[in-house]
Amino acid sequence: MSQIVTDRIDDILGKISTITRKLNWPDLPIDLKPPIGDFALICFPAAKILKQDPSDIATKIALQINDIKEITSAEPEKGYCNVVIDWNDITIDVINEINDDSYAKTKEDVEKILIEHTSANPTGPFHMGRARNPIIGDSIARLLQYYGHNVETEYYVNDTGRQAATLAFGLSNYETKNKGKVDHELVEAYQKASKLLEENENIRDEIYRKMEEIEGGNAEVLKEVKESAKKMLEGMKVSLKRLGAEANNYYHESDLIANGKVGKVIESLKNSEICKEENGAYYLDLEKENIAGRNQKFFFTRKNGLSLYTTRDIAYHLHKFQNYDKALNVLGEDHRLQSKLLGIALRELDSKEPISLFYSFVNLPGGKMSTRAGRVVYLDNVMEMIVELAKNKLDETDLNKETKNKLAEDIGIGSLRYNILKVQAEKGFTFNIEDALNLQGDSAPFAMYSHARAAAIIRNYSKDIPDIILNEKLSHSEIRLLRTLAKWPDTVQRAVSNLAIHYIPNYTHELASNFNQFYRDCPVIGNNNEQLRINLVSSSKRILNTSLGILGVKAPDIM
RNA sequence: GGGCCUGUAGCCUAGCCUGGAAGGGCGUCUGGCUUCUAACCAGAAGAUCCAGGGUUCGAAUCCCUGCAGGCCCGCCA
Repeated sequence: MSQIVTDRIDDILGKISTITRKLNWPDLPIDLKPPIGDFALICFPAAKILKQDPSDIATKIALQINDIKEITSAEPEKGYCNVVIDWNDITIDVINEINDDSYAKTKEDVEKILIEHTSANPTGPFHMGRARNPIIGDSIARLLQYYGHNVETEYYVNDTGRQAATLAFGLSNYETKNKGKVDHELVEAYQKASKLLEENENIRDEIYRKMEEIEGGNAEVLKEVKESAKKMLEGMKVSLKRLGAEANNYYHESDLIANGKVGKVIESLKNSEICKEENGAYYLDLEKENIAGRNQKFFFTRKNGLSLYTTRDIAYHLHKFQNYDKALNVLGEDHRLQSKLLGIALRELDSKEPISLFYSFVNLPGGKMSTRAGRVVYLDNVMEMIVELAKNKLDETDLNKETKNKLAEDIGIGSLRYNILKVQAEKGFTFNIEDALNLQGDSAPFAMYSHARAAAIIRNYSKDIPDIILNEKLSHSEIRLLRTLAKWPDTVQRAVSNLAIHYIPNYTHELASNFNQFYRDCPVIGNNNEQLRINLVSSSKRILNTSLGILGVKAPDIM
């Protein structure tokens, strides 16, 4: 909530408290999110203590507080008393607060945060199932950055292990047909190698030998797998760039082996009091950690002494904490257990632990997405479709072709991101293409359109935004809009502390919706209250632009 | 079998942490462009908040027991 509004409500509550005390009543709890007004006094507990009807209490308290001058109205309703504060005398201060650069920003110390997101295996083009990761990760990064932290994003490139060996083998042995986009082309070689890995013993041996050489630290093979991954990644990065979700850094897993960090981790873990050995393989005994069943033995080497994926992950996180205060990982729900074990191992090494944000997988209407069953939707195809659709809608306008293409891109990609971000991450998500292609209602274009309308008013006004003068009392629509604008810091704060990005699109839709109602009810230019209204337009545009920015959605001035 | 996540109108979803009057959107029906952009706005219909029990003046929200769906349980990554 805006500080000015919060302070004002506190003042009023203080006065109400004085009144209830004089009546010898208990304090009335409040509801800050009432269906009507700014807050509601809840009369049920008092009713019980005073042995009176709650609606009588509500009526009495309404009468008592109605002449508090900071209140516009206090209306009893059932066992509630709905209070509307007087916005007229705080409006100027509230708008000035909103326009200040520090609005909604953190008041605490700035932290250096590394957000790892996406980190998909570089074995082929992104699926829709994985698309939730870069979009959420990127928007969380934008959110924390906006809030005031020092944020960088990183993609952990999985270029060791079986899949990396398979990819490298495929790329050096099979020709592929040029498909324009390199990841769509190279995936053929990977798929072919993958298939032969299962069917052909000689090839399987060869790939497994490569895998051992990787883990054993063979410089030449490490270079080969890294290069193969990079080639595939080149195509994948194009998709991320189009999505607006490219990471700042790419960290290759193979480097952790090459630079000896993995070896050091193994040595340190062996010194742990809970380290045990079985047939030459080492593990941490997690008996005391309340971990069920087989996972009590958390292996970090194989019996040949070589590292496992988890070992390398530990080394990676130790490396992260050398440079950052906090590490945040955006992970699929399949990594939950893994992530817990990683935390335990890091604690064992006296290191900080990363914070994890998990999302559930994206399903298709008929069931889950599966490469094997051929039930796969590529991110690239979805982006193409949705942009094409936006383009068709723009055909009715008289914009020039270049503007139209740019707009269609912004609308299409924005819609895709918005659609994914508006759902709580833990919730399973069925990707319905029809739904994603519906560009109405609670969607990116809805908010973009409100923003463009605000821009149009400011364009037509064609003067600098003036100081606010309140010539007339505020109307209902103006108060509603102001009330929503005042809620922005609270929204940001909650989104940050819960790492819940979906609060942002929820808010954006509410703001856009309130702006549209204001647009209908309140002509700006030439109105008696023009100075106030143009300021409301300008502040709304500003916050819409900011919230869309966090979502990674562009906010054009014309559409 | 064990662990974690999810269950809210025909469909999608917010609210759950911190108990207080069930919000949106899609779809359906009705009305609104000579007025700063109708990708908009207004109105209508549509909800045993998975089920049962408990705590409470009050439960979608907290606790317990079930049920259904997802994910995980390798010296793979």
